Parts: sequence; structure tokens; C-alpha cells
Amino acid sequence: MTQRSAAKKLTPKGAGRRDEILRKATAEFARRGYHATTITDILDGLSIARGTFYQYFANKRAIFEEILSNLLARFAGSIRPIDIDHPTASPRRQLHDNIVRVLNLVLEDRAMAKIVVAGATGMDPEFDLKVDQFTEAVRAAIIRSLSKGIEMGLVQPVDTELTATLVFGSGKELVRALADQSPDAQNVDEIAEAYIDLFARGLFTPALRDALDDDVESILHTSSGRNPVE
Amino acid sequence: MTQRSAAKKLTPKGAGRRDEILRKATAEFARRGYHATTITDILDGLSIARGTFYQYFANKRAIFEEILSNLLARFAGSIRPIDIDHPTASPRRQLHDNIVRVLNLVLEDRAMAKIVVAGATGMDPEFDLKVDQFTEAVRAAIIRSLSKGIEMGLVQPVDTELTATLVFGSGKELVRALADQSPDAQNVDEIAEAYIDLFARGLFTPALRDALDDDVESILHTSSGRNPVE
Amino acid sequence: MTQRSAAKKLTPKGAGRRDEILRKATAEFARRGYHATTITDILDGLSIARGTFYQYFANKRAIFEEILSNLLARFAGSIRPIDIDHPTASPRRQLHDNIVRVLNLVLEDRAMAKIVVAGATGMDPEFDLKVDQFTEAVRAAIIRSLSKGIEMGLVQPVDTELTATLVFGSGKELVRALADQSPDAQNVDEIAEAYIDLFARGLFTPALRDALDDDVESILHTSSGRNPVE
Amino acid sequence: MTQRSAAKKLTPKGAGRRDEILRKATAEFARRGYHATTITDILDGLSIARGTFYQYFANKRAIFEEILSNLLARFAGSIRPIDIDHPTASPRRQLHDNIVRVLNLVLEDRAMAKIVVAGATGMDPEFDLKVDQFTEAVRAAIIRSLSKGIEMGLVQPVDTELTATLVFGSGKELVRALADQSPDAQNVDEIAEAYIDLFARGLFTPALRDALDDDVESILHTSSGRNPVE
DNA sequence: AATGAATGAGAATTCATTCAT
DNA sequence: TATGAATGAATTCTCATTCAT
Repeated sequence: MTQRSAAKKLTPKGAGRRDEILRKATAEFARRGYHATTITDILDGLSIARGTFYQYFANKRAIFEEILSNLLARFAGSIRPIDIDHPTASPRRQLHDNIVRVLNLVLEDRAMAKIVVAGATGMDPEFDLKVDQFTEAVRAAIIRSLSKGIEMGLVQPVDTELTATLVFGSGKELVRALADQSPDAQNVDEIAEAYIDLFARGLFTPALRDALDDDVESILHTSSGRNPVE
Repeated sequence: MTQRSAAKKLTPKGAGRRDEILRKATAEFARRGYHATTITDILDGLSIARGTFYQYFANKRAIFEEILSNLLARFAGSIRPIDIDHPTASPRRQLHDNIVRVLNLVLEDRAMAKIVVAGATGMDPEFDLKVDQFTEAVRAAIIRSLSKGIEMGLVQPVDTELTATLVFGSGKELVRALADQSPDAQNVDEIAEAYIDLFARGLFTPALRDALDDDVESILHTSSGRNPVE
Repeated sequence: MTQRSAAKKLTPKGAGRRDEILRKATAEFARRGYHATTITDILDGLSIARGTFYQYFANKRAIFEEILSNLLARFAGSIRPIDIDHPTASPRRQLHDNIVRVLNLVLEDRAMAKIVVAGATGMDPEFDLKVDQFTEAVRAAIIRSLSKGIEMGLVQPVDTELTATLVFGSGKELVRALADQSPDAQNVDEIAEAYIDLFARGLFTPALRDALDDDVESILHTSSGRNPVE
Repeated sequence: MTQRSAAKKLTPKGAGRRDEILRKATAEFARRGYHATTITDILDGLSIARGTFYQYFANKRAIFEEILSNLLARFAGSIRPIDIDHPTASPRRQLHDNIVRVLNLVLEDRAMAKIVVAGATGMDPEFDLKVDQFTEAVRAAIIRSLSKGIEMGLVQPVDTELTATLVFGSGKELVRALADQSPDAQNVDEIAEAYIDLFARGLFTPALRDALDDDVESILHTSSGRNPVE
């Protein structure tokens, strides 16, 4: 038909314009969500006409889809597989660096980050699918790491599925918290270290840890299980 | 005019009707999110007319707001402060029961649960406020518990703010996972126990734990801090 | 989704409303064609809101499609196959009646008639197809009649395809002329008779007819065929 | 300002460009009709920029109007008045040549032909007027010929208005059929001859013709006239 | 002259809400 | 109270036309 898709060669000026729209759209989508954001919201204050938007993006779905894809790609790209036989960087070091890279990404573009963590939910099956696939990929990586750790005797034998969910949830909430905070310098290194440490060592003091074993046994054997409340 | 607000006296039949709408609306909001759900979606298959909806609820916002409030209230109600001096139940036991109550709540009404965790976010400032307030309340409770634990020498000295975020995020993801899963029996007790245990003891085996101290030191002192990647 | 299709049970008042829109739409489509007619054009002067239109018709295509289908069905219904063995009505009589029925239909609703003859062309492949199919059906009927006539020795041996095109074109133009004319009484019977007579007997006087045969021969044998002009 | 109207002096290259657009536009208008054809459709595959179009044509109406005018002029030009006293060509011969010229015109540029016959109708009052005027001119010529023929005793006394409509309609449909057909050689001479012959001699065999007179009388005297059907 | 990015008026359609019965 | 037809503001998207380069 007409001038449709996004992937046209653009003049430098055109590319700048496109980016401007992309950036603003990211901010608006992050603030209001997909449905509540109108094309007018995106263009407001940009002195760009409505028609111009459609010169650069086929439609509302297309621009969101592009933002989301970029986003997930950047997140995915900042996570690197951990090489146990690495000559200089220890596995823990590599894990640390992965977390630092992700958190720096979040700090670089908070609006962008919010879109993923705040749930691209219920906007469109296709978008949901994309986010779910990403989530699953990350969870799978965590599960693999845990399994290998258990195998090597480094990690205690835990339910890897469940543990992955918990670890992933923590990370997501951390990202959300960081994205919401004011943009003053964050000590990303320390945060990453604390994150790892929490899961590595747990919260309890060594003395307490040992004292707890009996208690656990009793809980699991007396509880009614399903509905202790109502 | 017609009857506006929600808390008016209703005949028993009216109350039943109102509940019917409320339940269906919860399901629809859970599936599609607030904006994508239309009044027609809610009423479809209910043999209740459009006009009748407005006899029971002032508008679309009002019904969502009521669902959300109920929801948060039930969640809040299922979490009870931990009494350290309790005669029979240990603190850990009380914590366990709190978690079990919340998870059972989720299993009872998955649709409802999804609405909170999947983010009533970004649809309306007022809704966001409500969810944020709830989140803050839970985080505050976690922070209080951590502080007291540290004070009592049971918990290692950690950044309570950050740790609360991580613990809360885990719980949220756990709820989301549970709400999405098929409704076959879940061993809620075991999940709660694993959840507590993860944070209590950590993942690493005791042998590994001790070996790590030097490594950590080295990471924090060599790292470039902001952008170790690009 | 929502209240969609047209085939809903309607209250008498609703049906009246629907008809009102249908009638006005027919007039507007007849005047301006499909593309140039806007929903606003249709509703103008009807004191019916834009939204109401969509309560009765799924969209612009749907209302045109309904008008067109009705139209073709009524035309088709007014043409009856000619029964050569009919006890009282001669074939010519039956043909005459067919023509009269079609012309009366045109006079009843000129707007409607114009839509078909003025070419529902180029508005939508589906519409074009529908009109083309109708046209073909009528042409086919004419061809059958001609063949049978030739077989029975009543009609001279002519190219039935070509002749059908010519006969059909005459009829179409006649309809168009009638639809455009002021609605004062037309002597439909006489028009039908003249139409039949023209094709039955031709224009030339008997004396002239015989004198022409040689001329024809000469034309066909001298002509250059393709481009006698430039 | 920029150059507006059509009839400005153009460089040879410019003139070529203009023609290129004109030809493509004709094809597109023929395929989709006026409204459904966009400027982009016209320019697609022509390596001519949007702005350039407006250097050659004031607007969309202008280019259509030019195509239509050319078209009608060429049709008009191919029809020459019949000179009864012509020294070499008989009137029938002259008529035959007129028809052949028109049909050859159609075969030369089918796209163009479709625009007129398929109805430049209902898109714009001004276009309608133009087409109507042309139609009227042709009808008037037919009427004049018929009258003269009747006067000279060559043509039977018929309703010239009505007959002209029928003859014209046949020709139009013939043109449409030719324009739609595949472009393999058509025997234009034979078609023209058949066309003339149909109207000249009619369809019925001589024997049948005479037998019909009584029947006709009876139809006209018994018929109900307006609505013999419902 | 040529270009193609920018414009913005307008078109179709949706949907929360009102209102007459 | 219940109903569902009616409403119209708001939204997405198209496309003829203009304009700076």
C-alpha cells in the first residue's frame, strides 16, 4: 500500500526524529501501560504531528513491540553464561558481573526497565508471550546453575524450580525498586554483592541455624496443611 | 438520579447479583487487565443488562477499586504480627503460618491474586497508590522483623531495606507462579518451609561458605563500579 | 466481544430505526458511491448518533453488503424462467411480464436500482464479485433463451454470447434511464413492448432489409480490420 | 509558489514524466476507482517522488479530470457524422467504420475505456456532469440518425428516445466486455457488423415476425400496467 | 525541478455511561 | 429495579497536500 513498515532507510534527521518518538513512547508506556497510553500522549510536547508518527511506525502495536524487543534483547545481551573454567574470573565473579551489567542497564534507562518488570501483562497475547519467554529463559538459566552447583557439591540440595522462582522474583523486584528510585548514584557493586550473599549464606546467624532443625520437623508434622486460617 | 455508591442496603437478591458481577469482573480483569476489559466482557454470559451494572457500581473504576481493596484487605488480614513471646507457637512457626495463609488465599482465588501481583500497575494513579501502600506496608513489616532479628542476634547484620525488597520480590513471584499454575493440590506447607529455609540458611554448603570470604573482598576492591561491561 | 452482528432480534422500534438507516444509506450510496459516502453522510438529518449506527450494523461494509444482497435478491426474484409449455401465457407474454416486473422494481426504489447499474465497481473485490455473478447469471439466462430460440427456428442464428451482451446492456441502460428520471408515471408496459420489439424485429423497414445483403458482403471483404482510422 | 496548472511549458523530459504519471494513473483509476486510488498507488514503482506529482498536476481531481477529458475527446473524435451523400462510402459503411474506430480505441487502451463505462459515476458531481454530457451527445446523435432514417422511410417509426437509450446501452456494454477481455486479437469488423445487424434486422426469423402481431395487441390491452406481479 | 518528510483534517470504530420505558 | 437502546467523546489510522532543502 503506502509507506508502511519501520525498517526504511532514514536520513540522519529522520533517524533522530524516530528516536525521539521512541524515547518518549517508552516513557509514556512505562508510566501508563500500553492501553492507557494514546498516540497523542506520546506526541504531546514533542511538536510532532500525528501523521508523522505513522511515517515512522506502522501503528501503536509496532512501536511497543519494537521497544519491548529491544529491551529484552538488551537484557538478554547483558547476561553472559558463566564459564566455570574461566582462567581469571571466578564463577562468583562472573555472576556478580552479570548482575552489575543488568542493574546498570536498568539505571541507564529506567523507563525502559519498568516496562518489563511492571508486567507487560494483559495488553496483548503476543506481548505477554514475549515477556513470558524471556522470563522462562532466565529461570531456565538459574535452574541450570543451581543443578550444576548441587552436582558439584557447592549448593545444597534444593527444589530447583521453586528456588529459581524465588531468586528470579528477588531480582525482578530489585530492578523495579531501582527503576523507581531517584537517579542518584547507586552502588551497584554493593547491591549485587548483597544480592548474591543473601542467597549464598542466608540470613540466620550460624548459631541459630543449627538450633532450628528440630523446629522444622515439628512444623511439617503437625500442620493441617491446607487451610490453617479460616 | 439512580442509586450511586456501593454501600447501599440491598435486597438479598440484589446482593447476590452484585456478588455475581464482582466475581465475574475479577476473572475478566485478571485475564485481560483493567483497560482491555469492557463492561460488556464482564456482563457477557451473566444475563444482567448493561444498565443494571450501573445500579450496583458507580462506574468501571469503582468496581475495580472495590475488588482491589477487598483483595489487599484479605491479604493484609492473612498476615498476622509475630509475637515473640507467644506461649505455644515459635516465631518461625508463626512466620510459616503467615505464609501458608497467604498462599492458601492465592489458591482459593487465583484470578484475584493475579490482579495484585501482575500489576494493577500503570492503569490509574489511584490504583498504583493503593498497591504501593500495600507493598510498603508489607516491606515495612519485613524490615521490622529483620531489624528485631538483627538486634536479637538471630539475623546477620544486613541492609534491611534491600533485603526486604528481595524477600518481598520472592514472595510476589511465588504468588504469581502459584496463581498461574493448574489448580491441582499444592503442598503449601512444603513451599512455605522451602521459602523460609532459603532465606534462613542460604544455598551454599557450609564448606563452600567459609571458602568464599576472600573472594568477596577482592571483588569489592577491584571492580570499576559503574560499567564493568561496555 | 461486544454487540456485533446485524442479525439480532429487534424490538419493533429498533427495527424501524434500522430500516430508517438502511433507507438513508441506500440513497447516499446511490448518490456518492461507496467510498465517498461517510457514516456521517448516512446519519446526517436522521437525528441518530454515530454510536447508534454501530448498534445495528457491524460496520460500513456490512450495511452496504446488506443493501447489495437485498437488491440482487429482489432483482433475481422478479425474473422468472420462461415456460414454453405454459397453458395460458405465451413465451413472449412471460418475457414481457419479466421485464415489467424488473422495471416496476426500479421505479419503486430508484436509489436502490442505481447502486447496481451505476457500477458497484472498484469499491471492494467482494462487492464487485457479487455484482459480476449476478450479471453473469442474467447473461446466461439470455444466452439459454437465444439458443433455445435458434434451435426452435424462432431466432436467427446469431452469436449468442455477443448478442446477450448487447441485449443485457440495453436493459441496464434502460434501468439507469428509468432510475434517473422523475418519478412520474411511466408506461412500463409500452416500454417493455418496445424493448422486446426492437430486438425481435429490428429497426429497418422490410424493403431496406433485403437491399442490404450485398453491402454487408462488401464491407467484410474490403475492410482493413484493425485500424481504419489513424 | 510552485507551478500549479497543467498546461504549462515543460521540458521534453518533464513532458515524458508527466505522461508516465498520466498512464500509470489511468491504470490505477481503472483498477480501483477514483476514491480507492491513492497518490501513492499512482506513484508506486515509478521512481517519482510525491512532491513531484504536484509539480505536474494541481491535485488528484485535476489528474482524473484530465484523463476523463482526454478520454471523452478521443471517443468523440472517433465518431464522425454520417454523410448520406458521400460519394464512395454508404451510410451503413460509415456507421460500421465509426463503430470499428470506437472499438479499436477501446482495445488500444482498455484501462482508459473502463474508466468511462464502468462509471466515473458517483464520485464527484463535476465528473458525473462531464460523463452525462458525453452520453447525451452520443444519444443525440443516435436520435438524429434514427429520425432521419424514419423520415427517409429506411427505419420503422419507433420511439427515438427510448430506442437511442437501448442502442447506446448495448454499445456501452460491448465496450465494457471488450475492455475486460484478454487482449488477444478481436475481430472488430465482425463484432461491428453483428452489432449493426442485430438492430437492423432483429432476432426473429421472418416467418415468426408476421405471426406476432396479434399477440402484441393482446398484451397491451389486457395488462394491469403497473404491478402485474405482487 | 525534484525530493520526501511533515502536516492535520477527517474517517471508521469503540465503549463507558445515561435514560426512557 | 431492570432493561437495553442511545449517546458522543475519544481513539487509531489514512492520505491529500505542503514545504524546506
